[in-house]
Amino acid sequence: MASYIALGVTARRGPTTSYDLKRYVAESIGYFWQIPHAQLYAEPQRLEDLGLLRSRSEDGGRRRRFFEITDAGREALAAWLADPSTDAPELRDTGLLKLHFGALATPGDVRALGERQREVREERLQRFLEFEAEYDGRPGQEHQLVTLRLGQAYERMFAAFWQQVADSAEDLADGRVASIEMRFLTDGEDGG
Amino acid sequence: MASYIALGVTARRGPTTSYDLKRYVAESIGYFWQIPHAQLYAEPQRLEDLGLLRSRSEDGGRRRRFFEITDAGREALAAWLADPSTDAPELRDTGLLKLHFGALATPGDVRALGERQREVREERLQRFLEFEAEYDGRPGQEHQLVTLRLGQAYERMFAAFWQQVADSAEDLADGRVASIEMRFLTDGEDGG
DNA sequence: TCTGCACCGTACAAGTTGGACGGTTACCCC
DNA sequence: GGGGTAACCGTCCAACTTGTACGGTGCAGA
Repeated sequence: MASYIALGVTARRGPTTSYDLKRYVAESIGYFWQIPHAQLYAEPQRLEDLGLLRSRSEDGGRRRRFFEITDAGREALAAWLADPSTDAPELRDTGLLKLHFGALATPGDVRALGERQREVREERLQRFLEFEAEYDGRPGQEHQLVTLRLGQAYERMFAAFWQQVADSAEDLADGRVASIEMRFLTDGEDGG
Repeated sequence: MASYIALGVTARRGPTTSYDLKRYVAESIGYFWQIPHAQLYAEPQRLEDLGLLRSRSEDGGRRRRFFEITDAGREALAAWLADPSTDAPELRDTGLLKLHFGALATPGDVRALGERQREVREERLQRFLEFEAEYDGRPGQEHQLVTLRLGQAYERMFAAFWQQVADSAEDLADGRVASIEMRFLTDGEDGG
């Protein structure tokens, strides 16, 4: 997957170093697809060997190595984008893990967990709102913006969920699950 | 993290084999925390060395190895559950990655992506609704149920989001992002 | 001039992964 | 009761991934 990130970013930005990729990932893609930076040095090399990228290095100074996409690279990228199927989406959330085992914890633990997680989610939401404020509105960024909006809705939903958990920690411990109204449930048409 | 899963599951189920852990993870925890099965064989061993689990093996037949939690294990688990802080939650969603690069794709690609992803999310939602139907209502499972309800809301939100994406693929390509109403936004009090 | 920090890349030990394998028991159909 | 197959149970290990440590460059400010 790191390969398509390298292809996609070079396709949009032109000449790009691995370091650029690393920063780009850190402030955008990283929110829904993490990559260790070592991969962002190894992958472009591999892609160059496959003829999907080409590179040129600076002679002096920092000897930076810029990668550009080739026509073959554009084709590979387009083919990938044209395929709507994907690997199963994954989640890794230690908070949910702790909640899952909530019956082994005290209600106080669960309340504290809910409150802390709500804070975390609200901080993330705040960051995402700032990202939107920084959005420069240049054409061609609409898809990123939509993704960002999803992120905002996402964090809002989790924040509301965790608030509910904190509020109902005692009820849960007493077996009253029905009292959780699940206000955070989405707005859309009900049923699947 | 695999260690706390091993501790938590043995604490709740009593004697448990690694194979049991594997199945338990596959049908519940795995939805928000994946573990390769090899870890579920290696970790309990490590925990036994630390004195947090103890094991006994069958003499004959399948020579299954059952793990049980020790008092020290319970303490370690309780300490973990009492700590509301967690690592940053992570997401891995190839669909969002493709959407992020939507400007490099055709509107038709984006529409197909949206439709396919909506299907995927709706299948998952369906599965989660079935899980709830199978829920046996024994006391002590309230926290699992709440987690499951979050999962349902989660899938519903994504399904609605992807539907919107499919519906507005053309608009996005023409730079009209405002037309996306984001109906999927959550219901709660507005603002952070 | 010096100091610190952001920039840029590489190397590699340690850990993780998943797939292949090998055996056991239960069940079903003949 | 014989044969086949599928689920059960565990181990092994080669290939890959990961993070961290390191080493250097250029720029800006004290």
